[in-house]
This record gives sequence, C-alpha cells and structure tokens, in this order.
Amino acid sequence: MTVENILHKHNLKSTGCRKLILSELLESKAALAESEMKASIPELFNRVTFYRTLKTLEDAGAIHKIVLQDNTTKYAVTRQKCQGQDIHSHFHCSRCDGVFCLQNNLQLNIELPQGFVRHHVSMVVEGLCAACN
Amino acid sequence: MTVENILHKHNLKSTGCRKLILSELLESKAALAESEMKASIPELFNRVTFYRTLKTLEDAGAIHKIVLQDNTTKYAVTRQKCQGQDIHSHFHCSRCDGVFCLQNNLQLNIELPQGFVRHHVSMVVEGLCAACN
DNA sequence: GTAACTGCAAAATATTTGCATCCTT
DNA sequence: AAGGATGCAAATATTTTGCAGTTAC
Repeated sequence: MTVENILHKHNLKSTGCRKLILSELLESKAALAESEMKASIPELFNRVTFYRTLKTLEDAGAIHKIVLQDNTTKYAVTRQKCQGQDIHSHFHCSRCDGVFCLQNNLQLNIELPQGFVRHHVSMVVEGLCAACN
Repeated sequence: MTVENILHKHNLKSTGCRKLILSELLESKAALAESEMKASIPELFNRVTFYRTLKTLEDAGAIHKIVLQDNTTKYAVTRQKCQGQDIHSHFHCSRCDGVFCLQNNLQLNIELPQGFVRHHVSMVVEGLCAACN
C-alpha cells in the first residue's frame, strides 16, 4: 500500500500536499492530529491547504477522521481492516494521547427505543495503551 | 429532579446562568448544543459565561457533553440512568440532528491489543429517530 | 464579608471563502 | 489546454484570558 496506490485508487491527482499527508499517516502507527502532522511536515503547506486536503482525502475515503471526547480530531489511513465495519472503533490512550484503530468483528446488540433505526456506530475506548500501562 | 436540587447536590451556587442552562436541559428531551440553548435563552448571558458555566456544570458532574463525529458538541443533564455506566452511549439522528442518551446495560466484550487497558467506552449510534423514520 | 460568578474587552485559536497562480494529467 | 490544487489575504467562528464589578452564601 503506497501513497501513489492510494491516490490512484481514489481517482485523486498526485500532489505534494496529499502525498506528504498520506505518507505521514502511513508511517505512523497512531492516528494523527493536524498539529502532529504539521510538526513533522515542514512549512510547505499552509493551513488552508491542509484543511482542504484533509477534506478531499476524507471525502474520497482514503482517510477517516476520529473525533475524541475532548473535541480533538485525528486522522488515519483507511486500511482494509477498517472497511465494511458496522462499528468503527478506536482506542484513545489517556496518558500518551495516542489513538489507534481497533480491529473488531463485534456484533453489537444495542437496544434502541421503539421506531429508531440504526445505521452505524462509532466507538471510542478510553484507557492506557501497552506502552503507557 | 429540580434545578435547585441538582445545584445543591453538586455544591454549586445557585446563579442565573446555571439555573437557565439546567432548566433548559431538563425540559428538553434531546441533548442541546450551545447554539440551541442560546436560541431559547434570551441574551442574558454572554458567550464567555456560557463556556465557563458549561465547564463548571460538567466538572461537577451535573451535565455531560456528547461529541459527535461532525465535531459538534451537545450537552445533557446527567440523570440517574446515565450514571455508573461503563459504556455511555448516545443516539444521533442524521435527519433532525437530535441526540438522545441511550440507556443500555450492555456488556461489551471488546478485544484489545496485548497490554492495553480499558477504562471506559463512549459510543454514538447514528441513524434515524422514531419521528424521522 | 468573602469567595466565586459574571460581563466586557481583547487575545488566541480554528475554520471558511474568494481570487489569482501554479501544476497534474 | 483545462480543470483542479495551492497560496495568500481576509473574513468568520470558536475558545480562552485578565480584570473589574457583582452576587450568593
């Protein structure tokens, strides 16, 4: 799974900002916040481009965002194991702030009120990761 | 469960802004965003006070916030059924944007990677509510 | 009376929009 | 060549901070 692969697969032009963001996310084990990406990527791109690129990549399905309870947003490459899950779940370490995609084949039997219909579920597990535990 | 009850129970002074926000949330079946609260509450309070009051109420445990995948934040009174749940789950209607606390006694068996420890889980179920379905 | 809540002004931060320029295909 | 991506400037929105005045207890 290379950066070019991903871009081509989603019919996206191969541009500087996209490649940098994708390679950054591919290399990282954890999901990254905008600030974390900017820290490692030199000031090649300004914030506007960042926002637009993240949105483009997300709309195309190349990456997905994870919204934490503290309102911060992190991004991760959408890997095969992430796809087709009714429940998309992530782990958030309270100590190092790391966010990781969880691979789960969970079958949730959630009772909803009468007349409610469920489309999909997102879940964040808070706790300590192996390194911090 | 009156507003004064709640404030007293959490050792909070009974002030105008707190009472308005709490009564607003108590009356509403759905969780409310800051913008939704402001719509029904006259301009008695400015934004700064709003933020600070919400934080105070949240820190005290009188209300809790729900962060949705689109980054919006809603608030709801912490009722008895909300408490002591390992998994706090909410329903978000994609059509009317309503957010409701779900009462569930779900026992989740989530498999975590080696060495990871789980503290608690938050979950948002997306779908259609009874009125919109 | 006192600690803490509120309001105002303003700073800091985050996000969006319009437009001109540049680049990928 | 053309459509789309980028950068800049600036508008808009969101959140935080300091300080002075006010209020609940």
